[in-house]
Amino acid sequence: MPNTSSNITGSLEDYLETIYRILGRSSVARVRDIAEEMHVTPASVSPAMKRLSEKKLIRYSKRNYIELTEKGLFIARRTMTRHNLLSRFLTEILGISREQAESDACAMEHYLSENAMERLAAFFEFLAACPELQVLINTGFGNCLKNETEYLFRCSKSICPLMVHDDEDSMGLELLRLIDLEPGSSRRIARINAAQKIRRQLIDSGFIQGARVILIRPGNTNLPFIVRLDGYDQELPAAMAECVLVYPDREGTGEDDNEK
Amino acid sequence: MPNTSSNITGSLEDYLETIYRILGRSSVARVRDIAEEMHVTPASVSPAMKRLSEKKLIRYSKRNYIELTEKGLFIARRTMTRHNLLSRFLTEILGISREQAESDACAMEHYLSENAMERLAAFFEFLAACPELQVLINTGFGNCLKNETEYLFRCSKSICPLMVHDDEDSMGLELLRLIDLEPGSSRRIARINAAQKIRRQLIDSGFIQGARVILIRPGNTNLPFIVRLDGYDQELPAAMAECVLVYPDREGTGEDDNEK
DNA sequence: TTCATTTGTTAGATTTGTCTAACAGAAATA
DNA sequence: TATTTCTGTTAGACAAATCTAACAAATGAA
Repeated sequence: MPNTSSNITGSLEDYLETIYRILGRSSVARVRDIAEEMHVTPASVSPAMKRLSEKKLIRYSKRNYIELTEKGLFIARRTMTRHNLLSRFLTEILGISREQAESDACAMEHYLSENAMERLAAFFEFLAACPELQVLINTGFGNCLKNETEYLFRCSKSICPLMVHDDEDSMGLELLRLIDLEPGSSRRIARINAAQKIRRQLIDSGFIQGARVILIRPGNTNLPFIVRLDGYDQELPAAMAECVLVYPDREGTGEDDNEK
Repeated sequence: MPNTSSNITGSLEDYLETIYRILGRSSVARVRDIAEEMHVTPASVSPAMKRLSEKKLIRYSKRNYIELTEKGLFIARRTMTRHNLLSRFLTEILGISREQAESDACAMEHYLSENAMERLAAFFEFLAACPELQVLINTGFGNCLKNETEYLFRCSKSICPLMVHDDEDSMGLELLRLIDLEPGSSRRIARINAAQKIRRQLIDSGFIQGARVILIRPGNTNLPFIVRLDGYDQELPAAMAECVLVYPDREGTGEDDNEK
């Protein structure tokens, strides 16, 4: 399990981060506090402190208060920053709930590389400095996420990906339905036009924007469609298959290698 | 360590994903292939196959070919999709290298919640449908990332966060330098205006857009500044402190709780 | 001072996941 | 057929993390 650097495990990084957080609000960090904050027993904290101590990341003599060393402080801060960046991305850009974002960020924070971290930080700076981008993301994409029936914003060809659209127009003029293709045709997915349940099933199965699909065998209400994706043939009931919208051009717009 | 669902470990998810990938390109998956692809020894694969088998995620009789069950196939596909979404975000939006993105995505893929996954997918659909957003991200933000000296795009107040700007104008009119504040002032960070090395140090230390900082003690070339962030007082050499740009308004633009 | 409570440590078990080394079965080759 | 090579399994070791239960130290109260 690759960690971002300085070969320390995710768990130990969590301990450091927790100590940092505690020391940021109260003057001392005790085993008890750490155990509580991390939802583990004190019996788990003791050996962790020993491991951290061996690695010179904390100063700790038995039954005494816990202090971060320079190195420990650095790692703790960096981890915390990664956490904040991820959490903000999940809430502010993707619009997921605070709790969910915290939980996701907690688990992912140990694996974001220095490069990715720096660029994510740059993204927020850019976003903060660019009102146009803010409008597109908050008002445009954001309104989609809120699932508001009426949504105000619409840039030239943009339509809300989280809502089902029945009108021709909202198919973005040039989009086709996967099920209307000739058998054997290979196209790239533009969008999933389905309510949440079906949408999730399709996405879980790999039907995301940009992925290449081939219609292997058409179907109907009784006979499932067969669609190839990532080299795999999948059966799709008509109700699902008809929600997949693809680009009309035979060749995708990129140079991907999804084909098999 | 929270996993996204169906209590299976990240490691086992990786095995499933690998099996899926192998079966997508060749007709059989053998212990050897899996070991090679995952950079582990065959001796590690055997017990993993046993565990997967017990959980009914693969069909496997000793010394025989390996097949995914329905349930295993589902998890494998979902993991693969999460991987692809994360990898695309890292490369296409943040512009980090393919290899780095693969490695980051590999580690994070096990922890992206269903919600986040769906919304990330929606984000790509929205992006694909909205030319304005594409321009802002690819040409605007993207050009910054390429570190091109001349960069073409500039939306009203936006300036490249990854380049150092000396002119007054590029400070975005209303931005102040942290070091020019009165001692005791509390502001939010707008941007780090520094070349990569210092920029990274500051970001690692938590100086990201939106974070609240308090200038505790001013400094000079010989005396480091002291800045409070997350309840911690940090010493910052003048060379670093002067790169931190903050918003001028005393109250931040949000309702955060970074204060202490 | 003595005793109860809080706090922290240790011992021992368990799970997961990895490795090396030895071995076993199958396939390929001589 | 006999032997070598490839492939897969098992045994045994180890490390990281967690737990429960038992114990030890410190603190506070009576």
